[in-house]
Amino acid sequence: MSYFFLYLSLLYFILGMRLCFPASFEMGRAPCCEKVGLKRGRWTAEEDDTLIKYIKANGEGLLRCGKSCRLRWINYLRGDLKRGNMTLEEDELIVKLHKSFGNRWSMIASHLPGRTDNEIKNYWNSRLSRQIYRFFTGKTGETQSSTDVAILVNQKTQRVGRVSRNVAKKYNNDKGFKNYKPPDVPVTKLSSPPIPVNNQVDPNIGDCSTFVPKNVDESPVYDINIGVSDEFGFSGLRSLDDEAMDIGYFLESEAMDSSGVLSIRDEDQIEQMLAETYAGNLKYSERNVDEREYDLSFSSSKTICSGFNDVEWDMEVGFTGFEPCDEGDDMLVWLWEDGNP
DNA sequence: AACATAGGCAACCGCCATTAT
DNA sequence: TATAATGGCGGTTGCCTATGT
Repeated sequence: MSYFFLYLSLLYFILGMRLCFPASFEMGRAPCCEKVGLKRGRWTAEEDDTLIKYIKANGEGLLRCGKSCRLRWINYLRGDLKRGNMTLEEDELIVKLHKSFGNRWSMIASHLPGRTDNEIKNYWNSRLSRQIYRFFTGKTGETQSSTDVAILVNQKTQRVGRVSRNVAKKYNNDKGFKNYKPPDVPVTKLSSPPIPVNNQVDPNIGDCSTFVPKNVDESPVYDINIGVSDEFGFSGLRSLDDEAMDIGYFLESEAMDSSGVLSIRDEDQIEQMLAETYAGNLKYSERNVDEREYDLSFSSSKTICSGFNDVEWDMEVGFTGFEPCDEGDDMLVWLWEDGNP
């Protein structure tokens, strides 16, 4: 038997065993097995016997650990993988996703069917980052769009003007071009959001109604949810308490400071800023299912300079409180239009 | 033509999260 | 509750090829 078939034999043995007896290989987490209804837990004598017979019949195979086999399968042998060069659309999408996600390769890969995180990571590190470095260190000094970058990457002029790994790496980090200095473009200043004080909205908010929750016998507890959508088509809500949601990446790179100016901030800074802004009126808590929910929200849509390209952000900050109020109460929503106040 | 170096890519490393025991 | 085993994933390395000088 050739080495190749010996290898495949072991691989399929391992995969087969995993399908039959997943728990044996996963003392740790095994969510995928749960999803497909496979067995977990202690091995039975019959299962042990089956395994022993299989080993005796097929041998222990290659001297590869399970982790190595898994990697080989995930990145190369899996049947649903795309082959060949990245398309222009994929290039563009990777650039855009990296702008939003940073180096979260698995997250980026989840948006590109048939491409693995490793493939995208290699592609980025070996090609895109260098190309973008050249792009941004060009002589024009003009703000370019990610589409332009993708087109540039696809021009396949790889060997023109070398950029070493280390040089390109300086401009590539988990925030995306942290060291890149954007052109000196004025940043749009946004007006401050409505501030609930003593359960009332700031009266300076134009013609918005005053919000007075009913039946509140103590200070309401607010959760902060921030929803963002942009030109890339991403949108959604995110609670600052919920680290699991994917939407947080927006706020890890862009946020509004206390004076209403959009600037680079990390999540802790954002949370601190919001806590200061709503000091005394804001507490974080878990949802109480025994109480009814009310929402306050405002939104703003502005075009800003993000440092990478021009992005129109729709930012919505919602305050969700819980109070024992009557059925049918109106949910009050303030839509914060451009120029208002 | 020879050498040095960048490019491309697969695989490994190490840390962290998760879960069974 | 502590520990061990394992998966997930980003960072990095190593090796071969391609290209520039």
